[in-house]
Amino acid sequence: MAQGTPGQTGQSLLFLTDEQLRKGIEAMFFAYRGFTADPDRILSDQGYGRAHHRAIHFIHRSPGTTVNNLLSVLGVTKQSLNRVLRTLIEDGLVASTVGKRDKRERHLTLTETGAALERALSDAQRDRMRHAYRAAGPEAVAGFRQVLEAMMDEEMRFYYDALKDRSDER
Amino acid sequence: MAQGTPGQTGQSLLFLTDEQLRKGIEAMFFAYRGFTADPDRILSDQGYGRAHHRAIHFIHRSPGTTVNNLLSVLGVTKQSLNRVLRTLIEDGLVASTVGKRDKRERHLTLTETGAALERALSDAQRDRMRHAYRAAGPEAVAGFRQVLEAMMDEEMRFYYDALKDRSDER
DNA sequence: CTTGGAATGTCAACAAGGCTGACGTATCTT
DNA sequence: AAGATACGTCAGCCTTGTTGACATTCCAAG
Repeated sequence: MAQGTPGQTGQSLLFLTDEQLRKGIEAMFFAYRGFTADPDRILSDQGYGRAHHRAIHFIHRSPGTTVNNLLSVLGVTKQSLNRVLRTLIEDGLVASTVGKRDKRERHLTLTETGAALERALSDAQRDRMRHAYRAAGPEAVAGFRQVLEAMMDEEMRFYYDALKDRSDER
Repeated sequence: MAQGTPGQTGQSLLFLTDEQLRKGIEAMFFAYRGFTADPDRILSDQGYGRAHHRAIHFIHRSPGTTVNNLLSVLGVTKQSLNRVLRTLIEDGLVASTVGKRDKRERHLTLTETGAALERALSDAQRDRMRHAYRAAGPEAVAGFRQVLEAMMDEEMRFYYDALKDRSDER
């Protein structure tokens, strides 16, 4: 497993040892646990799960989105999503309105109550993210994003890019 | 929401807008999907799931570990882990030996077959990680790790740090 | 030495949330 | 009129989380 000679970047090419990569893998594993921990707590108090969180998040992000759209972003089957969506609609967190142009479509939006839960969830998640960002500093954040973006499937990057972020504009 | 005066890093302190944080949240979401996609494919071919992967990974990392140890790292109930462990033992991927000093304990190690599957899984995952690392570059990788480490729960960082990583030693 | 509590691991049963397959209805498109 | 599309639903399965009950083993107090 010869690694060749060092490059000219000043950074060793050896930074890609199996050990290093393994460390990155575990970092993802443990960090993701932390990442979901706070919302999970809030949700389980209300009898919801992570699946509800995802639905709420993406409805909030794209108000008026259709069921089909949501399916693509979430990458689950309609039966799976429907179960979650049904409870959210029954509980009055999500409103489903028949499409104006295409009456087959249902447009999904958060109600006031739904928006309130969304805020609680994303506040908790943002607090942790903010804390991590502050601890690591702006340059680390840029690197963080670069690596994550490179780790996505092409298809997912499409949906990811759909979210506007002013910091990308310059 | 005044952000105070700019620091001396040359980076704006305003980098912590809700939008920026939200983008980071989605980056985690989509990247984690990619991160698990390859192993998931390999596993489902063999009738296993992500839980089996986690068990295999951490047994490989700490050969001879006990069930209790594994429970702490994985953060699931022993009953949940046991089911997974049982199938792995039945299928001859994991060996469970009664503790020598304390006969209540079971020490877990991978068999040859188990090690082979571990290799297949971590090869796939490392390939993606390596690709992401190469695309982003060494400095981005450092930032990536910093942010992820800051995002973990204290408790998890303890287990995370237990994994040796030579790149940390200098 | 015995005995009771703590630790370790196993078995059983249930729930959430994935999945596939089949089907019904309304609507749009050709 | 016919076929395609969007959505909902029923039924049934699997994985993986949960709690509760229980057996075994160890250890320390009496």
